[in-house]
Amino acid sequence: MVTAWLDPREAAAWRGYQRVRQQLTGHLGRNLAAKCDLSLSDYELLVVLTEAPGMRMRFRDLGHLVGWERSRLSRQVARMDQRGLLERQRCPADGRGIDVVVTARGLAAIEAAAPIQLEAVRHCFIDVLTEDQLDALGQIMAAISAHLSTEHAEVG
Amino acid sequence: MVTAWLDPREAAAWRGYQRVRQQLTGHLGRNLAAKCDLSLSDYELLVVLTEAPGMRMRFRDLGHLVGWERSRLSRQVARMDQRGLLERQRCPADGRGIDVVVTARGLAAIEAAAPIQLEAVRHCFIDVLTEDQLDALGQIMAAISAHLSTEHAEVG
DNA sequence: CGGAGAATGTTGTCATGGCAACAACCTAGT
DNA sequence: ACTAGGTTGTTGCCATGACAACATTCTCCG
Repeated sequence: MVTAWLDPREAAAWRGYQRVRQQLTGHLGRNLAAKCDLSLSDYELLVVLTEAPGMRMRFRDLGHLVGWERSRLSRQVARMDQRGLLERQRCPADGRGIDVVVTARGLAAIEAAAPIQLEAVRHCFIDVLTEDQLDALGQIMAAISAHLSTEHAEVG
Repeated sequence: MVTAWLDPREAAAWRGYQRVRQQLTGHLGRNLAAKCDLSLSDYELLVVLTEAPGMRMRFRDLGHLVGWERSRLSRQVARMDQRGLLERQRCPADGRGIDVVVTARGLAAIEAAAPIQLEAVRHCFIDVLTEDQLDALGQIMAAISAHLSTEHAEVG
């Protein structure tokens, strides 16, 4: 039999996680696209960049921070550049480098989107859980993430 | 300020969830692709189908079960058909319908992949958590999922 | 200085996924 | 039987994402 590989406790956690991942990504993505004309990727980049000093960051550092493939980031940045949400500037200190900078339009977009996304995250994630559950979830996610990072470091 | 919208407890849970989602999907997908030449989508469809009576299911029901867009499922099934992992047969009872059936090759693929995927899921998810954490996670995911389903039902 | 090798960002190519339009088919009400 | 409307699966079109090859630039060691 292919199926009976996890006991009920384990299956509830794993299949539950998978279901939530799918539903939540879809819901948040559709919501943000409809109300703000931003994808979740657009949003993530804008959040990270607006948190950076000067709302600017080197392409490479941005990539490390969000953990994406270089090509993915390159194309995402190119699209957002074309849409006027951010700009690419040659890095003075390194001829290979690119500085990615949030534009006024990008700032306006994230300022409009943030409360909407926040509301959605609260509504369908945070507010559904008790404080104890939030604590537990934080610890659980930290444990898994730490393990995965170790994993990756071993391979690299 | 765009950032300070979640208190530390909430931020730990939410950002932790996002980080895990990204790392885990990447890790499991790469692992399965490298060792079994299957994508996570391939795997999911094969699991669901091999669990069905006769290892066959109507396209529509399969879609409802996995919760994908029709077009996504259509293309996924077409690709897997071309690779010989499953077959599409006209549905006798309904001229519009398509029965999706696992082939011998598909069965072999899932039987080879299941222990590998199981090992990976255990290694980087299940085994990192205590029994209490597994219980808590199951309840947390059930709560979120239930809420999202209600959400969706209201809209539809 | 000079060249080997690493780092950085882009691009070609292909797989994947969402949305809407479509064609074929079924179901109901008449 | 007949037609209006719903269902079902496919496809066109575009956005997104992975992997590898590439051009440019830097770093380091002689």
